[in-house]
Amino acid sequence: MAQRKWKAELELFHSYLRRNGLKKTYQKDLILETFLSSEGHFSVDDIYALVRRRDKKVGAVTVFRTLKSLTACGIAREVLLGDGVTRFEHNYRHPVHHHIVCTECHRTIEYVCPTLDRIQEDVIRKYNFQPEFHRFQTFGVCQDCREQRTVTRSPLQDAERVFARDSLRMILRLQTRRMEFLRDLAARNPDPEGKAVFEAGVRDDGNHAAELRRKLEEIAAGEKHLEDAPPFLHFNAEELEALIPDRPGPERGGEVRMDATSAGELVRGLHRAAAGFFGEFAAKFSDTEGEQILLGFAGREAAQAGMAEGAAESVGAGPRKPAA
Amino acid sequence: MAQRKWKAELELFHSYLRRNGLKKTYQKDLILETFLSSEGHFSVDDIYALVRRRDKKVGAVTVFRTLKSLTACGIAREVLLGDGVTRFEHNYRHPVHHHIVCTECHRTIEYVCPTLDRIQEDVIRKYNFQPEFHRFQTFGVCQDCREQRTVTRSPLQDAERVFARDSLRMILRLQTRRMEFLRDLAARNPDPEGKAVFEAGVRDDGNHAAELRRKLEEIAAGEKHLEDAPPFLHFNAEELEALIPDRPGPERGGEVRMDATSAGELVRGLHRAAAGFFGEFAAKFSDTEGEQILLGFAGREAAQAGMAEGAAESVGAGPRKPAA
DNA sequence: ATTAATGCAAACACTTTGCAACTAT
DNA sequence: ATAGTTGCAAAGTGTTTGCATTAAT
Repeated sequence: MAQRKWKAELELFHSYLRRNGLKKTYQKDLILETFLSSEGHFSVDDIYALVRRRDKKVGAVTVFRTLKSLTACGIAREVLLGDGVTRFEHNYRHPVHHHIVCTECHRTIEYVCPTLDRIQEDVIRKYNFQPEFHRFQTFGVCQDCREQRTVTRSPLQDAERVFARDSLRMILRLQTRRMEFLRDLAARNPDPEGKAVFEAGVRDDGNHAAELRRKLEEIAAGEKHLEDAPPFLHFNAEELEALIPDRPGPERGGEVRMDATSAGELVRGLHRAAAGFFGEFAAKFSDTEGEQILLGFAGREAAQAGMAEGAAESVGAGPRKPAA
Repeated sequence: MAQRKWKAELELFHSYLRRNGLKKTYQKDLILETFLSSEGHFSVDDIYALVRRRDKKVGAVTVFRTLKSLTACGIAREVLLGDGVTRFEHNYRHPVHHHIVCTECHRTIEYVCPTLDRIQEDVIRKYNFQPEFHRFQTFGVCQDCREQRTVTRSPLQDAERVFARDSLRMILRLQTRRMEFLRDLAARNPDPEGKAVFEAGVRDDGNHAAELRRKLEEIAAGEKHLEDAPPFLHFNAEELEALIPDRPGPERGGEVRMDATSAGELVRGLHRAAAGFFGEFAAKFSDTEGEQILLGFAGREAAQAGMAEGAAESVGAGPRKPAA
């Protein structure tokens, strides 16, 4: 039943085994499947216990060794929370994240924050240090424990889905802001052709926003209460805001005459900025559903900016060739 | 010979023992002194080896137990770098910091970055989580190892002194910028009394800057090559820049007429901003030499802004009472 | 028929505790 | 005299290895 769902992971594991002259065994596959079907942070013993529920004959050492292999081939990742136990979490198509750990109930929250990472990278660079991996962990007491609530919340949402949700929300936020901006420009533009360009922009963003909302519902359909899941992706609202320029024109609220050409140029500029930002932003989350969403949006924006295919990532250097 | 230097720590330890009905022994003091005289991250075995050089009869378990006590009373802090060994570092008058660890030579760089911490705190707050401590560690390869250099650099500078140095440098940077700003205003002010106010501000900052430079030399005198030591404190240059307003007046470079009253108000505003910023900034580094320096500056700025004593910390809420 | 995998037990590397002799208060 | 301390040995952790047996290629 599971083979369908984790086809990619199984293939990755098997190809790793083949590449290293190792043998594909029933135990290894069983352990891989057990690992994949458990969301969260699990010790060797945790997985061992789960595996034993399916087959009593499998040994703990095999679980240990298989988890090491899974780590080596990129399916798993080791998590050290400082309690002397090595735990494993999903790594394949799962963005690198930070941890918040409750010292009372041991519930663990995962999050990503590109702004945080960027500042950290800036510091690292000052020491001419080549970073390989990092460990950002915050320990404390969660709200439930502080309020003596014994709520055993659902173990952990599927981070991948929550990430997809947050990516979509982030894009929607930009589009909403941009629509406001364009709507305002359209209203203030006495030039009918220029006005039409802005209105087209509003319509276009509106259509796409509707599409994204559909996608959001689609994702939420798979997991109940996804809407209520705490955020996983933390983006900097100001950076997003910076993609929308300040209102042009001498006075806010007054008329701003723009002909079709300059209006078109302005709209393309907006798309170009978004394409650059989202392209770069997505790069941090390679091989995840969230990256697909962010990159997809960046590509769409690049196209609307009249940029060449694949130019989203190289916005800093300008488009490589004129649009086809 | 050592008793003089670590008087405060010894006292703290002894009062901790007294408070908890524990006994002061020769071994405990020996271990404490050994710990204090070694700068860096040390395992129980490391300290044990050092203690044995002074007295062969002390046992490893006593070292282990004493280090636990030192941690409990705030003299030491446990550091877990994920290699299964618990190490100890100085905690007393030593700011909480992050680690950068070279996976090749195991050299460890320490740094503080209030901007990084603030963003992290912002994220934590979104989860209604009460943080207690955190672990920010970056692993990778240092420049020396990448370039195959086998330079065994000096084990570790005294972070406390480097922190003091960086605090002074940060203040000097603000003062230098502010002097430029005031000098420019003075030059552009046709009003003689207003000009005099700005010039007084320049002189004052110049005098204080000279004083800080003397202090910097004084600190550097204790430790050779302190000037070359890598930074410990990373501050956000933009935040510092924001303490100096944009040039007033209709056009840059043109004349800006300000009488003594408004010039004085402007200068006081600069001091007020600096007092607020440095007061808040210092709060993160309680009980360190760096905090003293930063707080001292904040207090001085508050006085010059005509603020009440102790108002530096409560700038957001405005001065509590008029200047005496 | 190779060659690696398995799973048991046993070794490891630390950390932590039990306990009889000792020592500070 | 009365705790707490010391330092030995010994017990716990969780992780990792050795090895005869078993299974995949």
